[in-house]
Amino acid sequence: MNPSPWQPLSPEKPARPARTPLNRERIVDAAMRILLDQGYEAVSMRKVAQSLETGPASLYAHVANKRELDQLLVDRAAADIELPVADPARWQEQLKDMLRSTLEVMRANPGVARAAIGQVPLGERALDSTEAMLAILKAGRVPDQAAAWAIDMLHLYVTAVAFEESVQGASGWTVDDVESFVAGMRHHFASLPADRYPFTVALAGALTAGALGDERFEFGLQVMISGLAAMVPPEER
Amino acid sequence: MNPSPWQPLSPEKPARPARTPLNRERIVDAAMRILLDQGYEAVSMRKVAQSLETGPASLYAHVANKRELDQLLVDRAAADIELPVADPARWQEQLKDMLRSTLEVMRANPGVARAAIGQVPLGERALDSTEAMLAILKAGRVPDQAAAWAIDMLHLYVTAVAFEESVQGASGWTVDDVESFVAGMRHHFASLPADRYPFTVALAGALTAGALGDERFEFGLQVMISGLAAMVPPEER
DNA sequence: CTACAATTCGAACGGTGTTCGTGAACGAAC
DNA sequence: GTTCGTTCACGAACACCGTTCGAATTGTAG
Repeated sequence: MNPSPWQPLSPEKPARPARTPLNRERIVDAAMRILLDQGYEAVSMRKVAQSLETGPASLYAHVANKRELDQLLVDRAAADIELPVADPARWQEQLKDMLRSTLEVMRANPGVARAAIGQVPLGERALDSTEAMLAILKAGRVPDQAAAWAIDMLHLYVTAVAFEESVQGASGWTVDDVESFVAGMRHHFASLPADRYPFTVALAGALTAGALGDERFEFGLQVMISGLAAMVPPEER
Repeated sequence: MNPSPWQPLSPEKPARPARTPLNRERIVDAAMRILLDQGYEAVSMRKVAQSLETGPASLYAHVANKRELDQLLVDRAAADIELPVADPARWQEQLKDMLRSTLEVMRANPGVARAAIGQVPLGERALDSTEAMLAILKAGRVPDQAAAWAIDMLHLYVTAVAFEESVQGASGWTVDDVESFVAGMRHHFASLPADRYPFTVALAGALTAGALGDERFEFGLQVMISGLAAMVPPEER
């Protein structure tokens, strides 16, 4: 019945029961390692447990469910976002910098975007980021309600961009892979029937431009922040 | 061995082998019905097959995989988006209308957002929508590259908003449920340590406002489109 | 040393997407 | 009219998934 009956010699290490106690941190560590190595799809309760040399049931004493683990991963990554000290004279550039940093973090931890999308980030680190953004927006005299909704909008945008990137180049795409994918898409647009899709055909090049670098993202930042700046009461700027 | 051995009488209908031929359309129909009735989570190859009185393997002759089925669902829904005829004088309002219509469609088909997020929509119907948006943007004299990237940005935003809504009220949330959820979140923000999170605490109300109606979405539209309008060369407006 | 609460974790439940190989159905060729 | 070849339906299985239950094991307070 007993699967590991007895080990009469060398009693120092009876196989495995050295029992390094499990805790949230070790679990998130292990999950993060899998996320970085193998992408988000690979982060399952089973794989995390396995990499800690235990069974999936053991995790549930420390983490409510997979969703909570996802949130913990997001918050761990959010710790790396650079938080400037609000400066009224540079608020627009500071906001852009924060969002660039957020995208960088999500790119560096591929899969975090997939865990973050569609969830209001409520972890400690994520709240630090929200607080810093609010400070910058208020330094720029953006009205309260506009600032609050702007946070939501900007967060949604960055996450969606990162998510899109992480879906397309699921894992291990080279620059050449991306280029040939984009070339294929451009060709697809360009060879549509021009009578039904005149603009799409004419703009096939523009529609597929900037898939690699940051131009597209920068464009979004520029549009949103200039739109936001237009909401600052005129007498305050 | 044979589970349905023989039916000696009434040879007209031997149980089921009447063999209404399977095809893409019938599969998408069935999937759409499940999506509307039971939400996106319920759309599995097995359930779709079951509702067609067959096994999951049968679907793979007509649909490459679940991802492709998701795309087909998205395109089916995209057919309902209202497409205006571009009018230079009203381009901003027309663009907003299209995006409102898109959000409406995604709300009416809860779960479509989950299938659409992170995928460039390439179906026939989705392309009609892209073409119409391009027409409106060009009617508004938005430069080519800006128009192309704007499409991407706006699509990302609408989908992300719809996705967020579909995740939070997973299914069957009443207005009261949403309100108490929002109240809880507002309380959470408001009771954070005010020395570390001064802005978050002060703006707790604003941060949680507009979760129910369209104000938040309208805000995003307003910001993005006014930011976009700023990119029209001054001499052309 | 005992009792109790917390933690660990094997086993199982009920799902998932996808593949394989059998076999039936059907149009074309002889 | 019979055979052939191709297409398509589909039962069974594979390898997973998140989560729960209950028994065993531990650390700690009394």
